[in-house]
Amino acid sequence: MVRRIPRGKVATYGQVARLAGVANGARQVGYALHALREGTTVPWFRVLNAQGASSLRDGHDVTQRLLLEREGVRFRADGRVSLDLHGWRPRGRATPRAASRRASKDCGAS
DNA sequence: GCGGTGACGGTCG
DNA sequence: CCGACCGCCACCG
Repeated sequence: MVRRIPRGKVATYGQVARLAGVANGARQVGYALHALREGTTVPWFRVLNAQGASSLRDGHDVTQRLLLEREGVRFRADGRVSLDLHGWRPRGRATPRAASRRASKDCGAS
């Protein structure tokens, strides 16, 4: 599921769990991502908690922020991401503006 | 097998 | 809008 998150978008642990068919599996998603090896191709950094913040510690949250900013995700002054703005919507439910923005980014920007 | 723990989250105050 | 409180469930000692 995490691999399906488009560049420039973020999903929450709970969202990934539900999309994977697990109703209350947010913590398990975190556990699974925690078990990833260093050279993984899974875009783990696109997963944030429900508050739009990184759940990592010991400075690893900075790495996550860097990777996200690298693909255009903007962090607010409080260090959190607006899910309204960057949250991934598999069903494409969004404002016209968000839709056009997504179209341009998903289409190969980098 | 048991209890503590966590890259979480919905509810309440 | 925050913090505190549970509920959740796979791991681990």
